[in-house]
Amino acid sequence: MDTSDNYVLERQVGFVMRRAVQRHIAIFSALIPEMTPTQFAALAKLCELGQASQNELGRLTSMDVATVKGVVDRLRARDLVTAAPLESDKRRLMLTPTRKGRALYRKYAPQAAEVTRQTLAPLDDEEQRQLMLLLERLI
Amino acid sequence: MDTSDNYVLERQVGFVMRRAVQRHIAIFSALIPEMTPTQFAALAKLCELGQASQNELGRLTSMDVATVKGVVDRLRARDLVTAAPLESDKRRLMLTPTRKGRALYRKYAPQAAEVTRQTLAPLDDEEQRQLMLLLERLI
DNA sequence: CATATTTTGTTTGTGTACAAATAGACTGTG
DNA sequence: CACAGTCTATTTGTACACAAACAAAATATG
Repeated sequence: MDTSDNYVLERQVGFVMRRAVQRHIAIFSALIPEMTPTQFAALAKLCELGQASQNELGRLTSMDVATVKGVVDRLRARDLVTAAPLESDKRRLMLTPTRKGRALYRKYAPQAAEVTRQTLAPLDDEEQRQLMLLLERLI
Repeated sequence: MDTSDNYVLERQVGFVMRRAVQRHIAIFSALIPEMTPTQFAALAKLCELGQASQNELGRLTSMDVATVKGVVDRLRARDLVTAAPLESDKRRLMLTPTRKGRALYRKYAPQAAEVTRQTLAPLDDEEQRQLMLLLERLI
């Protein structure tokens, strides 16, 4: 018997999670066509903090340095975020959401919560809690 | 009170799943540095089927047409897969794993199963089953 | 049979995601 | 003070992921 008989693609967590994420992103872009989940995550975290360096923002949203740069660049290009080197530490690029950025965040925060609801809709409340707890323990 | 107070990034499924996928991919590339999870999924499905059109392979691995083309192109470039238009339907590009592709699949299938084990390692057996069932119901 | 529709594949453009290399600014230690 | 090591940001290159537009081939329908 072949060792590869043990391997069934559909039973691998990676495959199942990838598909679940695909569905989630589809729901997100249907409800919030104006920006991507990643862009919204960055904007949301920045609005929550009021201000943060690009590096800090990346750590808090789990984006590596190159990714967060791209995301922030696009947010800046749309005037949702402003950036300026910090006087006291010229390495750091301080980011601040603009009025427009904060308005967009407030506008879509309820929609973003709705994305989570719709994504989890196939499960009842107790199952939703379980899934979130189990996923968090994978990290 | 602000409507955006209800929104906490860390409690959104999308964010948690994204982080779990990041960890999974890190484990995968540590155990199987020779190819990506996506490439392995395509190769595995093709080895399971023996043969498939590019379109069919895409559907079965949940990749859209543009993505599967890129993945297949890279597998072909490494001589893991061969491609030829089907005589009876010239639209379709039939794919077949090469001897080298099948050997690579057999070599890494146990490792790929191990990736799933390590990803789920923080959970006990019953929790692992639960998580998989809950995730599958999200799709 | 003719042509409208569908299917399959390709191309282009945008957006994550990460590794690795580079550069400039800071910090700690001798 | 000097300078080795660290931190922050940028750049480049590769790889998914998907939308949209296109072309060619097959199928359906009148």
